[in-house]
Amino acid sequence: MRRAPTGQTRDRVFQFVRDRLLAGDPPTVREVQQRFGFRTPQTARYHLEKLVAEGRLVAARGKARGYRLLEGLESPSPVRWAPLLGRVQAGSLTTATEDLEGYVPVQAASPGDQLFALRVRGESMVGAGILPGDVVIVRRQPTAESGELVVALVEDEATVKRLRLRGPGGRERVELHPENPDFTPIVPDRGVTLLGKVIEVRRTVDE
Amino acid sequence: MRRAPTGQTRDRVFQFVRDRLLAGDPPTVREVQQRFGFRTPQTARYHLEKLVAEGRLVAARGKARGYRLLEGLESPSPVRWAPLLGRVQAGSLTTATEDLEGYVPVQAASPGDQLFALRVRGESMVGAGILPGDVVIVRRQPTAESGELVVALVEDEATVKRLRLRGPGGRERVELHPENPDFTPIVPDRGVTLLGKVIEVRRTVDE
DNA sequence: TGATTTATCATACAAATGTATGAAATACTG
DNA sequence: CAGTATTTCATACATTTGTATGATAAATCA
Repeated sequence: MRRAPTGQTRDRVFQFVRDRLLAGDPPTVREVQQRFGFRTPQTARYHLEKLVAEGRLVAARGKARGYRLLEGLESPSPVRWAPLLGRVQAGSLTTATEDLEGYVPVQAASPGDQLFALRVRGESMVGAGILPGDVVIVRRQPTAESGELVVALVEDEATVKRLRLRGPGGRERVELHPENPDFTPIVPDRGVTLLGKVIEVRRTVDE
Repeated sequence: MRRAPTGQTRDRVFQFVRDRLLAGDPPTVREVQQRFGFRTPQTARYHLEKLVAEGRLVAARGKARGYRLLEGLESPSPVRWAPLLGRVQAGSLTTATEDLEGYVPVQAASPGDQLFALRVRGESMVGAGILPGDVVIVRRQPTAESGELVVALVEDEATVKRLRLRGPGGRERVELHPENPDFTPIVPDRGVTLLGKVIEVRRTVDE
């Protein structure tokens, strides 16, 4: 009956469970047992219940693979996955014919938010620190405030611009401003189809 | 014994399972059953097995909560979590006295990579599209190529700069270049402590 | 050192969960 | 419309998995 120094095994159990949970693969009591070479599931359970008592884990009683991280410091807020679209055209977001490049992990979005990600093309927003090839995370919403970064449908194609509402109360005219002196603002005739608001910008630095 | 039109329920089952898996909470057969109001677990299982046969899911036979997305487009590559450090000073990365702001989800990193994230201060890199307050994801490595974006310890504090190796074979001199005409390159006397290479830049757009 | 806490073990049992069989009802197809 | 494939049902059963009880050995502490 060999014993590890007090409290030492507990930390390792926690790290194992945390890593499994972050990987989306909650472990069973017996998987913890096997990982640490315990002869009985009860020993694994002993540590798991201690971790619950310490407030480092929460347990769904009686459920298989029921241990979870509690929200807060140790555990990251739940991750959402936004579909990354290579290009967005009219109808793309409603029909299933999306040009899907993959999924992007997004943090700290409200549960109800509908998200997608879009790869930026062109240099019209370099002044705002948005370069060609960057990925913008977008929250779908039909309206936005003047001055916000938005994604709108122009000429049946989605573009990133800064929204400007002109006239008294912003009712008179809608303008989409690039942030690059080489480009000119877009002033659509009719109303613009606003797809959403940019909430994050990402750039992968090439190898 | 009401029946939905052919194939329609299957898609909804898939979406339900996918969402649960993306949230890190794999469902049981009976949870699928209850979600769709089936009278027997077998009906849920019927759809799940069909999805496996179609190659949209994979199943770990006999295991509780054993259905998974298969790797590739539909399922995101496993997420890694990098600690976000508000500031990095000498010793920060080795000791436990990190100024931890939280964790950020990172995708598609090699399993062995050691990652951290750093909040950028100052305007020295605006020319590279890196603004104050941006977060850079850094892969720890002791060396880098000339021209790469790196994080280095200068004056006991971490900064983001572009690395330039001067002289024949880059052996003669190390320079850290800002990308902003208002700043001047840093030419350290002794060798520089390189913390790692910037692999991603992120910016949260304020509400 | 003796008492106490902590960690581990052996052995079960109960509940959750996956799986199988066969049939019936509905949608689809030619 | 008749035949076929698909979907749903009822009823089990087997396995996995969580949980309980009591005992024992090692570490810790007064």
